[in-house]
Amino acid sequence: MPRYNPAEIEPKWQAYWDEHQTFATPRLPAAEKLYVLDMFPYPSGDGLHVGHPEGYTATDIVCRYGRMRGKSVMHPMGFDAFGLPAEEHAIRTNTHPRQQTEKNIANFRRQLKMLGFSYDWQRQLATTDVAYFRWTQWIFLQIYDTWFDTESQQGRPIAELPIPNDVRQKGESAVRRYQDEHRLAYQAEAPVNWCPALGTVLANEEVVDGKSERGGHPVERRPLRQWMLRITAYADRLDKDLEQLDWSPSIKLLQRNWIGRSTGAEVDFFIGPPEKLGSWKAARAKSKFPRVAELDVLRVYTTRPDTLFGATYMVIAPEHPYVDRLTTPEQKAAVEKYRTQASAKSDLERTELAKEKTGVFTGAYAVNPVNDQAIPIWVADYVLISYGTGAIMAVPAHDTRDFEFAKQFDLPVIAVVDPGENTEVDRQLVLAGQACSTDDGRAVNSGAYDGLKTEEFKQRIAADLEESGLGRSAVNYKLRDWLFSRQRFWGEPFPILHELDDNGRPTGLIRAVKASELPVDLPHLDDFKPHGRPEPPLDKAPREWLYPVIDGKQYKRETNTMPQWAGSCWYYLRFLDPANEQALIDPAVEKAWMPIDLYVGGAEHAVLHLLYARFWHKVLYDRGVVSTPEPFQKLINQGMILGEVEITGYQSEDGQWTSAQNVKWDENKQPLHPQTSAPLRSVLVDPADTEKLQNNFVLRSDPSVRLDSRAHKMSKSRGNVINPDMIIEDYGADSLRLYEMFMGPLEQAKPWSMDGVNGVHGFLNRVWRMIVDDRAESPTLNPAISDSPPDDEQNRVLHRTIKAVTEDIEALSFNTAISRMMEFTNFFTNVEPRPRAVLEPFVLLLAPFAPHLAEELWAMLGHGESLTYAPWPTFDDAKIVEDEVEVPVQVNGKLKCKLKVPTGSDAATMQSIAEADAEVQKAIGEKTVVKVIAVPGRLLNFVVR
RNA sequence: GGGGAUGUGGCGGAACUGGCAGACGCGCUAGAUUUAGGAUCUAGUUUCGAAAGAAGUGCAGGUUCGAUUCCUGUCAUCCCCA
Repeated sequence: MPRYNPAEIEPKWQAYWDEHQTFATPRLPAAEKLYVLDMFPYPSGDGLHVGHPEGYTATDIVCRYGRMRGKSVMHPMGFDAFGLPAEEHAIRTNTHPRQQTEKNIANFRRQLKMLGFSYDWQRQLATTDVAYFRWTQWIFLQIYDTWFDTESQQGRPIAELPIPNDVRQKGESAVRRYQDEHRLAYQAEAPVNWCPALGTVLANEEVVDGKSERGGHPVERRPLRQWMLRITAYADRLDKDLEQLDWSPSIKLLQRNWIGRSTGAEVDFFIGPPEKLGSWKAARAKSKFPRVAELDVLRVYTTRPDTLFGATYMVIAPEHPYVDRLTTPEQKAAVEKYRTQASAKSDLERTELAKEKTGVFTGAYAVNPVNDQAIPIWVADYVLISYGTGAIMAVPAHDTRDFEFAKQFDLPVIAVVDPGENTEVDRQLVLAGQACSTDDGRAVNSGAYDGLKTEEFKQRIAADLEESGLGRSAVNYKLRDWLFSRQRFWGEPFPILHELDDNGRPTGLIRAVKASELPVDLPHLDDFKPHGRPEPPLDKAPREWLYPVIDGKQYKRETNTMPQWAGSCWYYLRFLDPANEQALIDPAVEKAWMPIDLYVGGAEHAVLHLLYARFWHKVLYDRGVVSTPEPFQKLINQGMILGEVEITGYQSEDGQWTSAQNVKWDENKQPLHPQTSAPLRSVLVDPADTEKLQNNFVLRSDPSVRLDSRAHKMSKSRGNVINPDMIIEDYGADSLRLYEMFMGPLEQAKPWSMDGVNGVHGFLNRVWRMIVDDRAESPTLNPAISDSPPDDEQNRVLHRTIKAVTEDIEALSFNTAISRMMEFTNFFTNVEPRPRAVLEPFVLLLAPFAPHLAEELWAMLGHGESLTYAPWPTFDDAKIVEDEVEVPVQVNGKLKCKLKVPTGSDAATMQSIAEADAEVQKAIGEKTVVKVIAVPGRLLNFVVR
C-alpha cells in the first residue's frame, strides 16, 4: 500500500504548514536576515505557466536552506494585478475588472500553494488592493513634491527650491508654475496612439505597424496632456550605482545601454545677422557659455566635437521651436508640408524604418564657430527632438546617417578624421569624401588641430570652446523621461486635482490631494465601454467623483491613471509591513530587512521594471523614506523554459520535401519553395523517422532532406504550452520542482521534456523505496534500515554529498546538487543494512528541493515535527579523504594509464611510483624523458622525445 | 547595423583556479522479474576499430608539458537594442 503517492502526501503537508503557520516571518528578524524575493506575477486568466515555478522553486530552495541554517527568512508573494487583459475582459462582459482580477488571483494562489512554496502568505498583497495603492499614490505625491538639485545630485522637497527673484515678483501663481516646472512629476503634451475606430487610446504594444493589434484599424498619433516622471535627473546615479550591485555583467550592460550615457560637447552655432558675428564672438569670449542658449544661436549636442571642422550642414528636428523662425518665406510651404508628414510618423519609423532619408532646407544658415563657415540648416526627422538639444551638426564624412542624408540631398562631405589603414572602409574613399568612417583616427582638414588623435582632439577642443565661450563638455543620456500616464480605467488614479475657474475651465493650476485623504479610489462606472474620445475613460465618472469642491473652489480630478509599472515599483517594501496604516513602512522594519538579498525573475524585466523601481527607490531614499540607495542587491534572471524540441520538415502540396537549408522565408516567416516560391507546409517529423548526419537531422528515408530541430517558445498558437496543474496531477509538485531545477542552469534557456519529468519522478520513487517498505500494508520503514553506524565508505559518500549539495545551493547550481543526491541514492539503494545515520541527513538535504516528500520521510523516521527548522547537516572533510587517490599518468599530455598513490604523496613520490610501473614504462618506451610534471594529488605528465 | 549570450554523445546537461571530457538524468540495447508493462532490477551505451589503438568539446589557427577552459579569426543559433 504505501507506494510513493504525492497526491496524498503533498496536500497533507501543505495543510500542515498552513495550520502551523510554519513559514510566518516575525516583524523583525530574530537572527541574521535573508530577504529573498520573486518577481510577482501578473495574474492572467490562463493561470500559472511552467516558467513561473522555475524561479519560484529556486528561491524557495534558497529560503528553506536559509531557515535550516538558522537565518530569519523573509519570503513573500503577491500579485501585479492591474493590467490590460482584465480591463478588456471588463469591456467585453461589462463586469468590474476587479471581479475577474480577484478570481485570477485566487487561482494563482491555489496553484502556488500546490507547489509547496514556503511563502509567508500573511503578507500577500495585490497592487489593486485599495489599501496598497493608497501608498502607491502616496509615493507619487512624494515624487510630485520633489525637485532634483543638480548641485547635490539629490531629490529635495519642492519647498526648498530656490525661487528666482523675477519669478517671485510675478506673484504666487507664477511661483507655483515655476515649482511645477521643476517637480519630478510634471505634465507635458505627449503623443498617444488614438484609434478612432475602437474609440480608445492604445498602448504601444497594442499597435502593430501603425494599425491596432485587434481589428487592424488605423491609429493616429495625437498629442495629449500626460504625466511624466523626471527619471532622467537620476540617470547618472542609476548608471553609477550599478557598480555596487551583485548583478550579472550582461544585465548591468543592458541597463547601461538603456540609460545610454554619452560624453561630448554642447556647441552654439551663430544664427544672427552675419555682420554681428564678430561682436557676438567677442561677447561670448567674455561672458562664457550661457546655461540657456540665447535666441541668436542654435545649440547642438555632439559626441564627436573633434569632427566640428567637417560639419557641412545642420539638422533640426521637425518639432524644434526654431523651425518657424528659421524658415525663409520661400521655403515656408515646403517646410510646413514636411512637418505635417513627419508628425504622423513614430520615432521608431523615423529612425529605423526610414532607410531613405527625408528632409527639407529651411533657407537659413548657421555659422560654424571653429571656422566661421556658413552652413545650411535643414529640417529632417532623423533628428529627434527628445535627444540632446533636438539639433545636430551634420558631419557626413564620419556619421552614417549624416552621410546617407548628404548623398540624398547632394550636400558636401569633408573628411576630417583619417581612419588609418587598418579599418574596414577604404581609407582613400573616406579621405576623398566618398565614404563614411565612424572610427577614431587622426585629424585632417582641421586647422591647427591637424594630426591630433581623436581622444586628444576631443579634450583639446572642449577646453578651447569653453575658453571662447562657444561650447562646453556635456553629458547626455538616451534615457527619456518616463511617460507615466495611461488612458485606462484599471489603474491607480492620480491624487491630483485641476483647479477650475468660474466657467468650469481649467486654470492650469493643480493641487495634490492631501496625504491624509488618500486613497483616491476608482469611481463607479455604469459600464466600461470606451466613450469614443481620446480623453481617459475616467472622464465618464459620476460628477460627484469627478468635480470635487474644496474650500469653495471647484476642481476636476485627474482622469489619467498610472501605468502598470507603478505598483511593481515598490511592492518589495510593502511586503515587509503590509498592514501598516500609518506609513508605507515602519522605518525600523525597513532598516532591518532591506536590501533584498536575492531577487529572481525573468530577463524581460531586465530594463524597465528594474530601472523604474530603482528610480523610485532613489527618490524615496533622498526623501528619507528608505535607508538603502539600492533595493536589489543580488539579481538573477532565470532563463526561459521553451517547449519540447520539435523536428520540422518542409513539404510542398504534392508531398515533395524541401531540405531545410534551401527553404526561403517570406516576410511573415512562412516557408516558401526556393525555386517556385510556392508556399510550403511545416510538418512535424517523428524523431524515429530521422537520423543525425554531421550536424543536422535528416529524413531516415531520404538523408538528402535536412530538417530543422529546435525548441520554440511556448505559445497558445503553437499548442506547446505545458500546464503545471497537469504535471502536478500526474507526477506531483515535488517532481515538477525537482525537474525544473534539474533541467539545467537557472539562467539558461532550456527546452521542456516530459521524459525528463518522468526521470526525476523515478528518482523520488527510489528515494522513497530506499527508506520506506513499499510492499508493506501500512507505512513501515524499509527493513534494510539499521541503527548500526555507517562504515568509512558510507560516511565518505554521505559527507561528500553534504559538502557538494551545500556548496551547490550556495552557488545556485541546483542541477548539480540534484545529481549529487542521485548519486547518493544510487549508492545507498544497494547497501544493506542501511544506516539510519546517513539517511536522516540525506532527507534534510533533499528537503529544500522536494519538501513534501522530505517531510513525510522525516516523520516516518520518527520525528514529531516539521523539518523546516531542523539544522542543516554539516560535513567533515576528514571523513571524505581516502587512503589512496587515483591520478592520471600522461605521456606528452596524452592519458596513458591511471595509478593509485597514497593520499598526500608529494611530487617526487608520485614520480617514483609511476616510474616503477610497468604500464608507464611501456608507454614511455625507448624515448628520453625530458621533463616531468607532477601535480600532487592531480596528475603526472612525462614529456618525452 | 550595434550589443549580449550560447555552441560538448541520439537528447538535457557535468567538468573547481588550464590538469582523467561526457558526472547525473533521459533515450536506446541486452538480460532478469512479471499474466502484462509506459512498473522494477542488473549490465552496456562519444565515434571509428574485431582488437591493439586512434580521433574527439561548432570551424581554422595560436599560447602551453597539457586547452571544453586562455588568445586571435571565423561560422551558426538565440536574445536585446537601433
